[in-house]
Amino acid sequence: MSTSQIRYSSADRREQILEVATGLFAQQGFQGTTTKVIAEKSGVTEALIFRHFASKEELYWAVIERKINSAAPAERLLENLEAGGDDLDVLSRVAVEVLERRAKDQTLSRLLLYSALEKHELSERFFRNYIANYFEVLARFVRQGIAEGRFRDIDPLLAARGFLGMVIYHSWIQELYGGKVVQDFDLHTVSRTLARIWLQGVQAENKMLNGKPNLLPRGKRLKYQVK
Amino acid sequence: MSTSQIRYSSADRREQILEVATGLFAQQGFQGTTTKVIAEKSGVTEALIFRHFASKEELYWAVIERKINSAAPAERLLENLEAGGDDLDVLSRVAVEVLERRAKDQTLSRLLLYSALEKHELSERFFRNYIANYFEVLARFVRQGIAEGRFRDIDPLLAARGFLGMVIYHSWIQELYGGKVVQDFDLHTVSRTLARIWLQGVQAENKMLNGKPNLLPRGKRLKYQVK
DNA sequence: CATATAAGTAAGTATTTACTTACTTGTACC
DNA sequence: GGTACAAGTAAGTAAATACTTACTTATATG
Repeated sequence: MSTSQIRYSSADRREQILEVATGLFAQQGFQGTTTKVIAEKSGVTEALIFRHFASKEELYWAVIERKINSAAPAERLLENLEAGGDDLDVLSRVAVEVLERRAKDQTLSRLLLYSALEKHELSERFFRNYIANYFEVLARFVRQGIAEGRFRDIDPLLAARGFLGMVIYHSWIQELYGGKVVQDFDLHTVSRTLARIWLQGVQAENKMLNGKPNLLPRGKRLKYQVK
Repeated sequence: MSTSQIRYSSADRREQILEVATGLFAQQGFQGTTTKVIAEKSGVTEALIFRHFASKEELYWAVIERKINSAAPAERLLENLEAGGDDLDVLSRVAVEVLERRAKDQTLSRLLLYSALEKHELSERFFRNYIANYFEVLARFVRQGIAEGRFRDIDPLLAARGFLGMVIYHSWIQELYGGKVVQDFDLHTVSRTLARIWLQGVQAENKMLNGKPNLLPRGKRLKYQVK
């Protein structure tokens, strides 16, 4: 009995290989992933993989490229930042989004970490196109808060990195050691708590005299700029 | 001419191999490091390496074990936390110490990251013996602050993770992308800024009414305990 | 100074690795 | 329904990999 093989179009097969390779590279890194395993999991021979990608390295590039493009860009954070509500709500939403995104799909952050550790050249682009934008977007938010007098005079980039640091580090700990070695926290509790710490930490002193800080409406941008 | 070879004692050679292997594993990970390169950099043949360590995996274990033991334990942080001074100084010192330690020797954090990414079994012990203690020590500090009424009612572990998150994430960014893609900050500026954000962020509201928060003396422990 | 012992090596082996070559087979189109 | 072309494969190859075996040489000690 001759079972007739179904054939993928070139584009579909390429996509499928990329999908499989993405999972493997994310899990085991570049060095830890063999073309043989990629082929097996894709249900094809290695030869076909090298028909689609000139080398393992090129496949790796393609995986990362695709992941960057498919990842929600920093602009979605911006939407949260500009959607309004009080600062605490806004920042909590940002934290929730970052944590949720990472919980849903670990591959992006794992790819990023691996590439940063093992492949400098690749990871720099990765960083520039991905993380750096997050810093920028949040730093803009801080800069505006300072201009509006809600936040104290503080280095915006450093403050932004501080907030994302709390959130991202938390998600890494959860991702790398979660479940067993480490106490699990509710996602919304974490977001609220971290957002509150950071927000109260950057607020101008006069904003903190009342019990409920920062229920003042936002969005009225001042015309002057803080250095 | 017969150049007589100098011989190491077994213990010395073992130590030297471990030192070389530590650097390589930290730089390239387990999969990315070959026993051949370890041997070459150690100035011996591969055979000798397998005389000292039954397998590459066992060598890796030994490297990690050694690194854990040589690393300054969390107790040194504790010293800072108990040394006195106002909270801002204390926390800045903690941040400085973490950042300095990491800047001086990247191998520990890289080994830790790699092992977390590629080797679950190993990394859990690594985590438990190393990072978890830091969380604990700092959480204790927070718990005490709450008990003394200096800090608001907040989850101590989460708050602790938040602070270390800011600091450690910053040092990772610096380590992984530092110099080129990312803006460099002065170590003391970073420490002060992050410490101030976090401290102000966890302080009880009545502590923040005056311009210079938290110059109150510490150390008078209250007898009651917060849940 | 002889020799036991431990440090060290040369030259392997079997397996795995990324990648290739020469071939086969499904399918769209005239 | 034949054929051109693209999808796909079987069976390699050379180099690298972790690890071994059988041997050599330095050195402390009686």
